[in-house]
Amino acid sequence: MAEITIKDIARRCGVGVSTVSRAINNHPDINQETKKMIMDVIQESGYIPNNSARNLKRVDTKSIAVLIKGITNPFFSSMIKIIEEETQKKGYSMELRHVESYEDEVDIALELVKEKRLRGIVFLGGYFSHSEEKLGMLKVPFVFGTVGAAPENINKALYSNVAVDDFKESKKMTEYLIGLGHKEIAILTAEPGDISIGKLRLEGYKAALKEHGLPVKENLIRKMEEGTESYSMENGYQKTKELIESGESFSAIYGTADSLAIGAMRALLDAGIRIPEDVSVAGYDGIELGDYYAPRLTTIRQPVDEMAREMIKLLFHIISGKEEHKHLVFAGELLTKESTAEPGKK
Amino acid sequence: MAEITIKDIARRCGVGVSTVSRAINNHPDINQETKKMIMDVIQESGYIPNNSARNLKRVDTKSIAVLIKGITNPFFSSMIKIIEEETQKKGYSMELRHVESYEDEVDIALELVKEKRLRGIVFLGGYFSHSEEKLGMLKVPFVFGTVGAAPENINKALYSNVAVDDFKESKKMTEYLIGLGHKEIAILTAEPGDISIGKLRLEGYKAALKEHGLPVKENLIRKMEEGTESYSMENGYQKTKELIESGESFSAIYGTADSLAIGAMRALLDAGIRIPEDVSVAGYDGIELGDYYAPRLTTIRQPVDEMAREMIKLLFHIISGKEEHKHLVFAGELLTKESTAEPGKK
DNA sequence: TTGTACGCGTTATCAT
DNA sequence: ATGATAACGCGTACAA
Repeated sequence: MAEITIKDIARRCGVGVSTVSRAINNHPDINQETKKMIMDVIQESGYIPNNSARNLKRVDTKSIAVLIKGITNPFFSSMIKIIEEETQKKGYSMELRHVESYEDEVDIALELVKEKRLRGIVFLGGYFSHSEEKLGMLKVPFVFGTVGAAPENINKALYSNVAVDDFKESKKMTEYLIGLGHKEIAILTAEPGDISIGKLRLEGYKAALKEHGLPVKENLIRKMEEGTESYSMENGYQKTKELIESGESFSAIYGTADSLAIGAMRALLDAGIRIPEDVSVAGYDGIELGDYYAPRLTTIRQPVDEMAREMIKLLFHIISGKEEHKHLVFAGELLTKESTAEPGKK
Repeated sequence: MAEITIKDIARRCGVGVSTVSRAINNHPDINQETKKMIMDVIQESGYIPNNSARNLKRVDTKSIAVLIKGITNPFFSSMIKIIEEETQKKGYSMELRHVESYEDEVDIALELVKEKRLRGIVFLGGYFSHSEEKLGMLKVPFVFGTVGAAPENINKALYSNVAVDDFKESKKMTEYLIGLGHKEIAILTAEPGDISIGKLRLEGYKAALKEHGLPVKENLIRKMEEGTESYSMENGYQKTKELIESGESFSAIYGTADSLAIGAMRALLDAGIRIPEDVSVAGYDGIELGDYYAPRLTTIRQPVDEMAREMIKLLFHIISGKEEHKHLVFAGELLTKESTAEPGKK
């Protein structure tokens, strides 16, 4: 049961441990023949270097970590792919770590930096309600992605972020619906306590209504229950059902996430309400599924590829000291599909 | 920039390092007051123990790892939740690790065991085409989940697995469609080289046809392209489109994954084909989305909760030496929804 | 109850 | 090009 170590390999090869180490790590100062011999022995013995020991000793780990919160978020995977490509181009390695919703991503980042000697961090998702103090403890550069807007209480010189302007895009979507002629637009939004993208998207909606002289009816604003996973199809379904049963009049529903909008569509169909003839439905995010649903979902697409590319570029610039932290805002794209139409066709 | 270590804490507290260590690890032999004092200093100084060093020293890590292949697979998350609960009940900790599709889960397991001194491993997903040799190098017990059937070439005493019988369930679904009166049933299945669940589900389909005296038409068997992500909506869409354009006659499509079936439905709808009036569609897996799509998807649900519970129970039994490896088979559940009906209503 | 000292497996440094 | 050896940060046996 005794684990096989570098010493065992050295002994079996009749060389010193440092030579074995050099063979493993592609060190230049080593005879190609001895290297091959050592690698052969390693192969056949099934030796695997102990990563803990390596990390303990290593000083020059050219690596970064990507922390992802919210496995459900479907557009992270394409972002990751891009980040990984760019990271490898720089000769760095990338550690991917998923963060459960109950975990604190900054705590995990702190641990990871110690453990793996990282040079930088990318945060994807998460709700950005961290104390400046904790963030300050993170001694490596970090970049936030897909965070609606930077909270005012944190020193902007401490970090970078890349995002679409959730307020503006949400307003854009609402204005599109208004432009179609809708006057009673229901919205499905995050739980009451939300201070992140949920709030911003809701504010954008309200601003659009006000600017066009439409009343903001509290009864049309449906917030998710506290403690549930906000942006789920189930929530969208449930809240839409409640809305329908309330008897409140509306000609459009705007789900502040595509998943909510899909739940809403199912609820409408269950009630025998046609989309978009009776009620229009719009989402936000631009997930793949929206294009497969029947009807195809009108939504706001975030330019995830570009965003990912900028994030990683920014991170490496900061690591190399070329640049200060930045706060980039990208424009979303309104995708008009089959789920929205002019009202009053009924 | 110098990282703060346990020695610094010891110095600042005026105690020895072992006392600090005892404080951190809830060791019994320590004065509660000194412990509190130390913890306070740790808090304020922001000290974080170096995990690499800890793993290097520790012998008695009561922990297991869960390796997940295929982030896209939506029912893993509920399995993980259950596994985590049970693991904590046993006083163990659980390490969750996602495995990219190009990574080898056994290699990663090998590394992880060395690095973290794990006591057991759960493999979720993955395609189980590993060499017995490599598997033999894994010195801790492991359990495979959701693997259709164990390959014959591997010694069954080496591992456990928990699965539904993909062959049988797939046959069940096909027979259901036949029972409705369908005689020309198209199937969307994995890439040609698949030797895992894809193959089993295809075999189940063929067996059902043969038993009922129906011909197996190669033209109705649509395999995914090599090198793409097999079970994607996009693939389902594309292959169904090709099927329609081929002019081949069929009254039902059976997607061997719900995602494929959803892609198929979109393609049918795009072609102006009604579901289920013109063509019935069935899936496999029982993902949440199937119940939100319009029409709701007929599918085979895997009893993931029970399976997860059994997997972890099994693993701990084997760890404690109470039991030998086992190979459990669970029954799937046929969920008949709105996407299937008798043919010929057109 | 507490402190000292050793060693975990590896890499970096220095000598050869 | 290679080998001996000192760290890396921590847990723990043992001494106090």
